[in-house]
Amino acid sequence: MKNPKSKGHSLEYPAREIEKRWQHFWQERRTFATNPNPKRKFYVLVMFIYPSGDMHMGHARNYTIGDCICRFRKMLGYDVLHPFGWDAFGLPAENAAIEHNIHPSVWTFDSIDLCKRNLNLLGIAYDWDREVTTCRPEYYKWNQWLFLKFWERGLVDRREAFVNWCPKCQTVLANEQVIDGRCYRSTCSAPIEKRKLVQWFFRITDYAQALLDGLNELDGWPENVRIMQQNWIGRSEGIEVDFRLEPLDAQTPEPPTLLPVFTTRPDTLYGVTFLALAPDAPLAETIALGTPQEPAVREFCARVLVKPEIERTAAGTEKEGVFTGRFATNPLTGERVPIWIADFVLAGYGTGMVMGVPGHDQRDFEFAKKYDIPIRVVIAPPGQTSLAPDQLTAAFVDEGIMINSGPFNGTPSKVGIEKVIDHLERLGLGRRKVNYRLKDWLISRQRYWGTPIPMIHCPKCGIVPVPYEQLPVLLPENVRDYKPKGKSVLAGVEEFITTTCPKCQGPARRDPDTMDTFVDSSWYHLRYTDAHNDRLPFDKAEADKWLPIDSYIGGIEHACGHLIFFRFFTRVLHDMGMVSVQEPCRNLHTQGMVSLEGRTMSSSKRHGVWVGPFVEKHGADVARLAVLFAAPPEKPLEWTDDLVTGVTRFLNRVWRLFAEHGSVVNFDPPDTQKFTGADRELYIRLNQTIDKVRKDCLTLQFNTAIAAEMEFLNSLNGFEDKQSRLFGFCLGRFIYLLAPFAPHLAEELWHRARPDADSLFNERFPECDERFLVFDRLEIPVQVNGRLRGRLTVPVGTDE
RNA sequence: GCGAGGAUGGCGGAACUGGCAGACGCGCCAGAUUUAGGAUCUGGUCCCGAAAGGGAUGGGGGUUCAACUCCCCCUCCUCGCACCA
Repeated sequence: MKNPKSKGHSLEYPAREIEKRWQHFWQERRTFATNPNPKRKFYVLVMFIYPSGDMHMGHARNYTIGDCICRFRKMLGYDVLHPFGWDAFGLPAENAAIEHNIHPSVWTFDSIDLCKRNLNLLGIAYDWDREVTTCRPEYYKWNQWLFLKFWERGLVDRREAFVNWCPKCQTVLANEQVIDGRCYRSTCSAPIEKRKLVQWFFRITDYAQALLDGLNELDGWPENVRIMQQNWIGRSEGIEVDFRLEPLDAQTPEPPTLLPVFTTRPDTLYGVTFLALAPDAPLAETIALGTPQEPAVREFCARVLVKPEIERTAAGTEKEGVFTGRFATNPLTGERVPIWIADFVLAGYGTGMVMGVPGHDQRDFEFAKKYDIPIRVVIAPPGQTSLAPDQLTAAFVDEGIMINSGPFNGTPSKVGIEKVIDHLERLGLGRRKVNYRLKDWLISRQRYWGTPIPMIHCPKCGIVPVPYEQLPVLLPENVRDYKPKGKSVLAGVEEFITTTCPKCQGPARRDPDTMDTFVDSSWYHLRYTDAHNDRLPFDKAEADKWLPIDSYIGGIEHACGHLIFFRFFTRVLHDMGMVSVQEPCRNLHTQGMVSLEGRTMSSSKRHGVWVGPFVEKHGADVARLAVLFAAPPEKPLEWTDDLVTGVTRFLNRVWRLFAEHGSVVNFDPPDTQKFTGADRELYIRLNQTIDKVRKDCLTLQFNTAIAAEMEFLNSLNGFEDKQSRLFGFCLGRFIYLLAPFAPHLAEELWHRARPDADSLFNERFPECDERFLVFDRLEIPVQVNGRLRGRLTVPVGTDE
């Protein structure tokens, strides 16, 4: 034993010394280099990191889980791809840079260095040859390339729309980045405002149905993530019914204007007593022109639209509206109904206008009560023939029988829905419609630190894409003032903005916006398969070797953001013929947050237990075991020092056991013929442990795998004949069992037993000896009437 | 409101297709060793009971020889969506 620090009787395991040695060894031998021609591939991916500060135990947990899978699979004989990279563009890095008053790139690369040191301290086995860094032109060039391809396929839109505006970050945000009406960035959280701006969008809604259908294939994903995505996409079926706008002035007839209205309840069409328009719908600006209500409507819209979105749209807020002075005709009944503007109507869903059925919709009911709009009952509860409108305290929203509905009277409402749709379609008064809640993905940002959008605005030719051969459009580095001012930062950088039109060669201007950072992360899983390609984002053959991802680990907070976006990208790339899979990832594992004193660890908030100091003090294997042993990976985890105590003792006990008995370690299967009773028992326990660890590692239940190893260690310590061949064999096997979790210690023990051997991770994980997996006698409890009456010891295999 | 998941010792958590509830670890108690320890080792540790025995997996019912596990009702907690017509 080399210099065991002995304080009193204890041997303290010299973690840092051992860890450095084997980290160098793996690096020199390229132990974890990817096999470029995998026979049995396994792609394990952890979500890459925003390098915006130090790395805490939450990160350590994520990357340790991935590393554990990588090492285990490698020992099962798989060719593993386990890459890592840096999600280096985006608001967080930029804001942090502004705060520290240095260039975002300096700050970002400093952070990358720091994070990389931490990952190496932990001994995470990445293939650094495939590292990607999204803020490098070699990477973001392909963002631009893909943007242009999307443009060619009609998947890019530029349009004016009410968009989410973060007043603090001074930029627009995607819907997925607005959480509870606030900016998604934890250090910002400013209330989001609506602004009407011209922006770039990816038409992800074109893929709404495909993304929904694809969820059915993802049986390796947690159910809750699939349901969250399903709700986010939010498919609903119904009909668009054309109401007719009544001319303002009967004397001067105008061409009839149709007001399409989406509903899932056409069975209640006879109960419509008003129409309601969203205050931010385009029609709201013109509908009241020339009516006596015009000033009131203008005042109402102005007042409502300045309110923050959360306030205006939160369920439960009192509904408000204003009559427009106009009327429309119900196409089914010919009835005349007033048109209102109402704050509860969403401009962005359906047609921005809804039919009001106070009798059978709770929102409409509340609105009608407030403004004295008539309530009409057209669905009777099952078994009843009527319902008095003035008796109602709430809308009747359940299924029932249609009444007061002309020819449809007596029809069950469920049947009525189909009948009314058919009827309206036949008469050309409406058409079946499927609506989605998913919105197009707003990808333009008015910030500096991102991929420039490769588009040029020419006064003559309009919008012209940058030709492929001119890519990348480089992000200018000599920017002095990249602080946000409410318009695009790059708009103020003349030498960047000024260019010539690729079509007419006349003077033109570049688009000043940059891309959402989630564009970068939507295809990085493909770039890893061919990280140095300078002709294409990746080669199809290379991508097909590795995709789909076999095991993807990351936080659940990405359920309705990144995890939809990267599915979308993969599908588009599939449709472009660039990759064979339609779904990027077979198995998803969401990792629980790590908290400290009740608050989630966070780099930006400087709250956490930091990897660097922790590893220096306790060692990497302790850090790894602590996060793996504390709880199953998907569960949230509260960090405490007690967590560290247990696993430290475990490793020390392992260390001492080998220090005393390392000389008997061997790898030759024992002669089972010569077993004593105690031998047999120990050998069975070994095989049970191997079996348990194998199974648990396949299902990522690392906490119970480690518990099983602790149990086995207890058995070893309690075994009498520590000089025996069998005991030595168990020690040998124990080294293998330890390998995925405490790789440094395992490698050290391996080389002490086999000084000239190659890495332990080129060895095969042990298989259990099926003949010795169960004890041959089994104690069976016998219960009669719930009382334990006796125990029966029977040989295994005895039937009932 | 809708949707999903959960509730097991002082704590984190185990328990296969129903089969000895509380593995493993922390903490705690006792003992050993040590000049000493916050090191290490041994034993103990769900509750009531001296014991025999009995009671315990949020609460109440049910199915079963047998229920943390399956069925029904209730309470509470966490997460997601939140006026989507």
